[in-house]
Order: sequence, then structure tokens, then C-alpha cells
Amino acid sequence: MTTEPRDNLDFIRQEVEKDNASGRYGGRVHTRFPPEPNGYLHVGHAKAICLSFGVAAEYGGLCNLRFDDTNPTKEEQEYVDAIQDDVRWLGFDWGDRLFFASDFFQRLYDDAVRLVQKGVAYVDSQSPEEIRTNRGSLYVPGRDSPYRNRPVAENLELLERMRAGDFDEGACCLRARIDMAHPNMNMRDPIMYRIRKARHHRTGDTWCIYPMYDWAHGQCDSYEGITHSLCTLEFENHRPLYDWFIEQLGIHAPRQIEFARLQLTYTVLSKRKLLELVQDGTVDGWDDPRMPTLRGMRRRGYTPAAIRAFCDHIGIAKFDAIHDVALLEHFLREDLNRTSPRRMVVTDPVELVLTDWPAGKVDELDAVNNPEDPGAGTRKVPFTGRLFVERDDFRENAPRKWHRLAIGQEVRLRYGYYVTVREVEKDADGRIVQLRATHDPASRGGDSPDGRKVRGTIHWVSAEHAVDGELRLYDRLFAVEHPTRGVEGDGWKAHLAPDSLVVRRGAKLEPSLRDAEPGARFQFERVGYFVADLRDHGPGQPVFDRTVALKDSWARLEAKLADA
RNA sequence: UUCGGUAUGGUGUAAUUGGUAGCACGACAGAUUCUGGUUCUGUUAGUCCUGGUUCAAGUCCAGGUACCGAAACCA
Repeated sequence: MTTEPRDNLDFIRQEVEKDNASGRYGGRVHTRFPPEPNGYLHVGHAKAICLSFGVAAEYGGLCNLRFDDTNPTKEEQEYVDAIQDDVRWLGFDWGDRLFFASDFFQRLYDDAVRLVQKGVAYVDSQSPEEIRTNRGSLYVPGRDSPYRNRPVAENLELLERMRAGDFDEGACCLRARIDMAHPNMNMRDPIMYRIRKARHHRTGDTWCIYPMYDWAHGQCDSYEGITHSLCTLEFENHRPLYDWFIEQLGIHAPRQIEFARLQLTYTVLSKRKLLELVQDGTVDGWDDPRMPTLRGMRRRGYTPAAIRAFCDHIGIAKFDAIHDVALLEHFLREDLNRTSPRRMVVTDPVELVLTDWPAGKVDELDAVNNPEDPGAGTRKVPFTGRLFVERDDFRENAPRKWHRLAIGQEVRLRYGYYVTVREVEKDADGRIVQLRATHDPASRGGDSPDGRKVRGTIHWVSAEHAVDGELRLYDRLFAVEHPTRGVEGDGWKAHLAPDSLVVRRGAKLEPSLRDAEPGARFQFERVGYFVADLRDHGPGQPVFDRTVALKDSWARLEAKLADA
């Protein structure tokens, strides 16, 4: 991806450059992205992916994809496939370097045997409860296990029998022999192997003991020849343990550097909370367009380039920061503005009839596909005397600075004609059912030969040519910036935005939209960026999801005028 | 009360390692515009606190304060 040198290096890149300068790894840079296949990736992971793959690319190195699949009871093939798909979609490639912690199970076991032989690991036969209580607390040191001084030969035999399946789950485990009084809890004889008589998604039934993450992770990095293991802050106090294992084993020592995980306003990013939203039906699934998952964002119409630009821009630090989604949306709009073809869609239609339009006449007008990209060309849009315009683009009592339709106010129909509303027809309830207007034939195409100016331009669709479609107007999932701040338990759910999805079934689409492919992105002029829904859009059944609205400075002005 | 971390405008992020606190987003104001979009210009506002060293401190020293993480046979 981005391989240009940067002006300001974040602290991780600075450290990498120091290592390159000192020759610590012979100038080699090799990173990895190590997800656990027990859930879907979200934007937070995108930050880690961009970092690890980005750093490797910038320094001529490599980045591996490795699944940390050390817990067979939680991990599934489905997630393995989805994660690979998401990483690729984001734009990264691990070549032939796809690994699984489970690839290393035998090697890990052999190394465990070496530590037992060295006298720095032992089989503990305490119950899980005893182990927990004897670990002590943050403030009080732990107590040695009565099995801590078993002879090497006995430990070796017991470990072999653990592997052979002679013991029940929880009957015993293998522990590193470090220091039960260590101020860092991770060093209080951490568990290396536990018995789990569970089928593993890759190794099947060949193992009944599985390595703990802490025992596997550092060595897997080492086995793969990783130089820089970039991970999030919560593993900072695990680093001494990883270093200890590596040193005891005398194998290649990667360098772990920790950074703050991504947090965003107006959403939640914990696996547990996201799962809850899926399970209680708040959202439609992991790929619901409101979800901060990569799949959700993909369906919402986010571009990989926008997500990457965001990740590049926010930088890397150890400060526990919460980024404003507005910044993500900024990069999204920036990318979409450059690349999206424009179309006209009336989201909430009201009929506009031109009383002076020649009966039966259809005028094929030229519309620019993308003003930001002259190469995108133009298209023909049919114009007739019966149109649909946005209900909200007409006001009977126009406020100050109103540039749109109002009785007697001339406006331009984009790429069409200047029109002036003359009268309004309402139904019995007082709801407007039709606007009647006249047009200036000389203004065809949108300009008047006499140089006369109009104050506003609005979008429209010819009634007889319009395609009916469904619009799903998505917005931020939560109504407040920090949904989890200062709340307990399920309190964060009270902050869910009631209108994060508004469905508009009667939208009128420009005819060319009929043939849009699922996943195709557009800017609906003056409304927002939309994408043809990946699941539900199809021939004869147009469904578009709103990716993000256009900035609306009129809405702000109007609100201010209302206050005054 | 233990150990490990972190503090720079509203939100993030830089500062050649002791030398004019910069950039982005946001907000606000204006210009341009056949999208009240885009683009352009300007304004706004910051070094956690208290001392100390120094000609000079965001940066060095001392002492505070606040916040985050850590006590799964999870990762």
C-alpha cells in the first residue's frame, strides 16, 4: 500500500528505524497480524492491519497472517475464512505466509518438554480453584504449589500422560516455574498447557492438551522469524513473560511494541457488545451496515481506501484516544466524492407538473456523471412535464435565505430548465399532492441566455420514467458520542439511536439506476452517497443503502435561523 | 495498598531530542459553484498541577494529580 517515506514517524516506526540502524535484525523487518478466529474483524483491527502490513511494506519487509487458534472451544473455520476475506478486501496480501498457531503445536510441545527438562516448568495437580486462590492478588503475593518441586522425571511422565489423555480436564496443567511472588501477575507460574478434550477445527482430535495464548504467542512469532510484534497495550505486562520464555528456550527474539487500540465515537468496538447487538436483534447481523465490522462497513459502502487513509492519518501512540467518527467520514467523503458517479434520486417525492410543457414531449438532457472526473463523461436523462421533486425542497412559507421552491421563486432543475411554482394542490388533510409550475424553454440545459441567475438548483426525476426503489437511510448507531462512558451493565444500550435506520420505500430513481450492480456506489445529488445493497438489491428490486450523507450546511443555517 | 503504562486546542496527532507549539478533523466567517456538495481563504482554541535547573523547558530534574491496563486452565 503506502510505501512512501513519511515526514513524521510515529514512535513504532522510529523504533524500527533504530533497530535497522543498529543492525539488531540485520535490517530485516518482518511483522504479523495475529487474529483469533472467534469473531469478525472491525475497524479497530483495521488499524492494526494497516500498521503491521504498512510498516513491513515501508521498510521492504514482510507481514504474515497468523491465526492464534489455541482454544478449540471458541474458534471456527467460518471465522478463518471471513477474516482472510476481510484482510484482502482492505487491500493487504500475506502472500504464501498464512500460518496457524496450530501449525506449531508439536514444536510448542517439544519446547515445553525442554523447559521441563531444564527444571523451569512443572505439572501442577492443584484444582483450578486452588490455583486461583494461591495466585494471590494484585496486592498480596501468591503461594507456591505443593507440586512445584516435583522431580523432572515425574513432570516428564505426567506431561506425557496429559498428552496421552490419561487425565480429565482440570485434573492438572503444565506451569512455568518462575516466581509466585512476582509483582507482575503474569509471572506467577503461568499456565502453559491445559487439558481440553475438544476437537480442534484444524488438528481434529490429535491433541487433548492445548497451549495457552501466553505460552504460544511469543514462540509462534519467534518460529516465524518475526522481528517486530506489534500489539495493543493490554499485552504490555505480558511482554516480560514472552521474553522469559524466549530466553529460556534460547530462540530468536522478536521485539514486541505495544500501541493503543482504536476507539471511535458513536459506536462500540468490543467483541462482546457487538455480539450482543447481533444476538438481541438490535442489528441485522454482523454485516448490518451500522456495524463497525469490516463486513458491515463494506455493505454500508465504505471504501477500503477511505479506511486506510483514516488509519494512516490517526497515527499510532500509546495514549488511550477516542477518535471522532467525523474524521473517518471525512476520508470516506473525500474518496467517494472523487470516485462516485452522480445520479438523481428523489427520496421523498411530491409531484411537480409543468402546466406549459408540450403534451407528450420527452426531452433527453445531458447530465454530467462526475464533475470531479471529466473522464466519467455524461449521460442522457429524460425530462417531461410531470416530474417528482423532493417534498422538502418546497416551502409554502419560505424562511429567510431559502433558495429552493416556493411560490413565485424561480429555481433551476439540475441540467434541466428554470421553473417557477405557481400553485399548490392539497388533499383533504392539507397535505400537498401536487405543485404546478411553469418553465422557461430558453433555459434548457440549465442556463438562461439572458444571463439571469437563479438562487437554487434542485434534483428531479421524470415521473413516467422513474424507477421505484427502496432507500435505507443509515445513521450512527448511537445517539451519544461515548455510549459506554459512565454507565453500568447494559446501560450503554439506552444510548442506541432510535433512528439509525430509516427505510424509504417510495423513492423515485433515475432510470439508469435500474441496472446498478450490487455493491455499486453512487452519489445521489444533494442527498448523499449510496451503495446498491449487497444482499437485497437486484433486477426489478432496487435497494440502496446510504453510506454517508452529504454535508448539509442549509440544515445548520435553518437551525440557526430557528433559534434566532 | 502492588506492578506496568499515559497526559499537547472541542477531537486526534507532530515538534529536528533544550531554541518561534505545527498539521488534520470539527466549529465559525467569507469567496467560488448548475449539488446549500466540492474547492479556496480566514478565524477560533492547547503543552495536567506545583516547584526547580537554564539566556531559553512541551522536552531535563523533584514532588503531586488524573486516567488506562493487569488477579480466565480466554485471547
